[in-house]
Amino acid sequence: MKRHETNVNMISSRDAIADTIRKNGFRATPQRVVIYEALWKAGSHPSVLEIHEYATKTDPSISLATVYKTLQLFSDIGLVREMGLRDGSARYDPDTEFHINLVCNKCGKVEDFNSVSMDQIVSNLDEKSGFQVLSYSFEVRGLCSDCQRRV
Amino acid sequence: MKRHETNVNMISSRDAIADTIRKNGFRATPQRVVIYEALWKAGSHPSVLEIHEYATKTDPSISLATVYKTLQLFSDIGLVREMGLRDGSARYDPDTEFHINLVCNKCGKVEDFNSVSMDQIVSNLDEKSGFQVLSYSFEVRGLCSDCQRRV
DNA sequence: CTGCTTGCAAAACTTTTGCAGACGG
DNA sequence: CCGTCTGCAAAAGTTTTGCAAGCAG
Repeated sequence: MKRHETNVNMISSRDAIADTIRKNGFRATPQRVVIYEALWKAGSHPSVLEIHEYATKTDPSISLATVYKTLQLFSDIGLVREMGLRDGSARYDPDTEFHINLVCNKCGKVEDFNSVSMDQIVSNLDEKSGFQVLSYSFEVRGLCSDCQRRV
Repeated sequence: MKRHETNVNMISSRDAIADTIRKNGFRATPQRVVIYEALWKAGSHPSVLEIHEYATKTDPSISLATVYKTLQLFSDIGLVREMGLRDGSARYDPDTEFHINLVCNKCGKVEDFNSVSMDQIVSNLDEKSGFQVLSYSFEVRGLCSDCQRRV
């Protein structure tokens, strides 16, 4: 799947990325722009280390701590989705459009599965994806009512 | 919500828990039974430490390593759902029935939200839960086709 | 200029592992 | 009894933090 080239959710110009960050009330530093780009380049559902690896290809001086801080910021403003894990480390999905993640309990691999209607999804998931379903849930990220008040 | 008393998915007798573990080809040790019970007692979406804390109330000698190993096993056989995180540690949901987790990006709190129809869910989530949605996805756990073959 | 951000290095956590002994089936 | 499972302690990772210097607005 060529997510990197076709995804409507991806912000492609550096200016647009900078604008989005500023629009949320934060400074648009070159590091943040580079890390956003690295998110898409680092393959699907990359780990922090993988994102850092790609970010340093553009700017070798970017530190791992900055990547951590930036991903937290991006997650807070909904620019990226922090995902469940299997291997003790967080994974990030820059695709915040609705889609289904198929997470393998054994190897931790995450596959994307897209389908048009909700009915298709719920009924015959197994047959369509070749994935043996053990459990599933619909995860919604955002701000709980308490935290909305505390802003 | 009284999940602990009413959930249809909960295995309540010690024998039934032991049977389920054996049915999956593993040994039903007292530690495993205690850890399963602790999962439900430790509040909603407990962390490993919280589960360990409750497990040791029944058997003080249970080690943290055993809790880690057992949760991994339970997750492999679909007895529990390993969840995304916010604070650098995994959380576990023993409720494997379909339900929606509302995860707050700021405080990490996880709320359960139950609704009858899929349509209700997708359309007006915000109004019904008071939760400000930033992103969402439907996560399915299980075994990918590669890992099914490797068994 | 001001104070948000960065890089560095250390600290704090979380999770995994190796191994000898225990015990479930 | 055999081989899985446990507890312990150490090792390996991952994430967070404090601080001085840098730079966005």
